[in-house]
Amino acid sequence: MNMKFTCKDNIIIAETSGDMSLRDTLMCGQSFRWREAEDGSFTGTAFGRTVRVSVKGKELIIENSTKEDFENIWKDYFDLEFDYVALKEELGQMHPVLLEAARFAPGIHILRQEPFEALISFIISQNNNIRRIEGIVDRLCEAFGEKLQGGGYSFPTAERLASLSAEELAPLRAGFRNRYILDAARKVASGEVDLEKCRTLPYAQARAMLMTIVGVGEKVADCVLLYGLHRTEAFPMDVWMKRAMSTLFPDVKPEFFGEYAGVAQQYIFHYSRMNPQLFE
DNA sequence: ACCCAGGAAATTC
DNA sequence: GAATTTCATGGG
Repeated sequence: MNMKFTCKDNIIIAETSGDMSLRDTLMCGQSFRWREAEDGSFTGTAFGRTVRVSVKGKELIIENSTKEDFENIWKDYFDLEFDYVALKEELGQMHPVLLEAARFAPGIHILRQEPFEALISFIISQNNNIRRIEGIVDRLCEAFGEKLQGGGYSFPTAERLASLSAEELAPLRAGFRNRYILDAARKVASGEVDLEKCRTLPYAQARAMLMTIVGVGEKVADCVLLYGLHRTEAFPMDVWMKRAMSTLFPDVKPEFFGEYAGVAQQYIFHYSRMNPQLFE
């Protein structure tokens, strides 16, 4: 499949299927690095590039991107080539509540984030709230990432973080997670944990490798697999998902949703979090 | 003061 | 092994 797009003055205009929503995709708890402006555009950083993105009709507009960056980074990052319309049709037929959840935020795409960023971000996410996670990730990038053209900061490398001490992480105010961040950075930097290998390893083995990191349990490992390595069979089970599964999907197991269970998870997670009255 | 937040480790039974 | 407690920090 070949995406149609134009590039002029470092502004990309890409033709989408028309179902994608940046708000659904960027504000549904996958990434902690995007901020919405008054005009509905989003500014954020990934793979060492800061861009502003917006949607107008069927057009996705990316400012501050070259043609090469679009082809090498953003087309994949936003998962623009996957047929979500067909998948929603398929998932919707599996369960009426899943149909409801997918219709609530039909514009969700699963981002293909930097694996190391997903690892550190979701380590930080444990027993934490989204507002504070965003603050900690911001401070992490400002302190240890590189300042980029466009105003943002890159996500720090594993090597950079591996060189730090717990005291040097104190200003992040990540609390007990500091030593988890360091253990993750050191194991990735040394190659003891090979994130790229987790892309192709059997799911159970990839998950087990991630869980050798102190501070990475089943849920965080599944988030890294889904959001960082696009392993769509992963089905992160946080408190919201446990509530949702027991009350909205009694007797349904994640495997029931199949190869794209992770996408179903994202519809259900967002739907649940935006409709807490379902669980009163 | 108390409770909770996209959990996981440490401890206890 | 399964259940409970603890772990920093910030906001309601």
